[in-house]
Amino acid sequence: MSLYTADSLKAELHEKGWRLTPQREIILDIFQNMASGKHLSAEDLQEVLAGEGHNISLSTIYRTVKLMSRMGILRELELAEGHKHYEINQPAPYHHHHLICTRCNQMVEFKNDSILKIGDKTAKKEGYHLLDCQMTIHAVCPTCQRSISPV
Amino acid sequence: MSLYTADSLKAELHEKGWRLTPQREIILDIFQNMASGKHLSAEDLQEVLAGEGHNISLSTIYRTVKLMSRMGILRELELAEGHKHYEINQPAPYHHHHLICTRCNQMVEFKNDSILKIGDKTAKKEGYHLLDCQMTIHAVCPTCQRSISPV
DNA sequence: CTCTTAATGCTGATTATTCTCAATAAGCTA
DNA sequence: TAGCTTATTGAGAATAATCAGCATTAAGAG
Repeated sequence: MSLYTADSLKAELHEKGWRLTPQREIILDIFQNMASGKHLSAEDLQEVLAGEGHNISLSTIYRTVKLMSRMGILRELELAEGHKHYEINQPAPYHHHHLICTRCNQMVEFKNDSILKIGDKTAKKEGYHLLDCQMTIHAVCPTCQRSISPV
Repeated sequence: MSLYTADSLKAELHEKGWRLTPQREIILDIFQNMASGKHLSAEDLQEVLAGEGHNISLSTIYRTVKLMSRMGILRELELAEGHKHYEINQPAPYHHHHLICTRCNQMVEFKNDSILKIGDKTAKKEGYHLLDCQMTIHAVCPTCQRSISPV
């Protein structure tokens, strides 16, 4: 869980015999320059890329985003129904979590220092190499509590 | 996040004009009598049901499991790739979380009292009605760390 | 017992994600 | 710098989980 540059990404890829491609570099760049609190689905990402003049295939996007999640560079979020969202995985002072309304999918970010500590401690205790830890709260937002809810 | 009986489920359903069906009661029963640490996908659940002589359609299973998650009775887990798993949502002393290997999907359960407290506090602060809170740690297990990993 | 309407169970969509494979291009080596 | 190996890309087809539509059934209120 550290900040990546094209160079450190390259180094880590090369360690395993993989390559740094323009596509990977561009995608990393998008996530690094994205406002905190934003997160993109694969399709969102393709649109953003297109908007900056980069046409990268959906296949490559899915592959890259998965690769980077498994490297600990990105976080894979299960916010709304049906598809995953991705955001950069930032260390301590920026590290945050999500409170989500199960009815309208409205989302609130929150921070709590002890969560990352618990994650570190638990992973270490079991001998796991930590990539990311997420606390997700499922709840009903004030607005939806008031509505005559279809659950 | 409390323990449900057929009666309390019935009461809560009736509150909203819904019904307690045999299917719903049977499914609740399965989850309540399942060993801690187990969790089922929709298809797993159908198999278990079939094994006990109950033929419930996949449609109903998907609908029920979603309904109960939104009521806070079940927890929807994103453990392995591709499909969701469900388990009963238990209160404090049984409430637990998951540490998952992103390579082999091996999973370790862990408990930590402060997590539920953080969840309660955060939800309350934002005026949300808490249904469930999950901490999920993504990491690489000792075995996979040793293997010549394809990520 | 009757009546209203929520719930079930089929079957047929959807839709996110993965797979296949030929073409391309990183980056090592000489 | 050119050549070579093989990881990566892109396009489209394939897969699989989940959902939607609809006729049928059956909760539960009166």
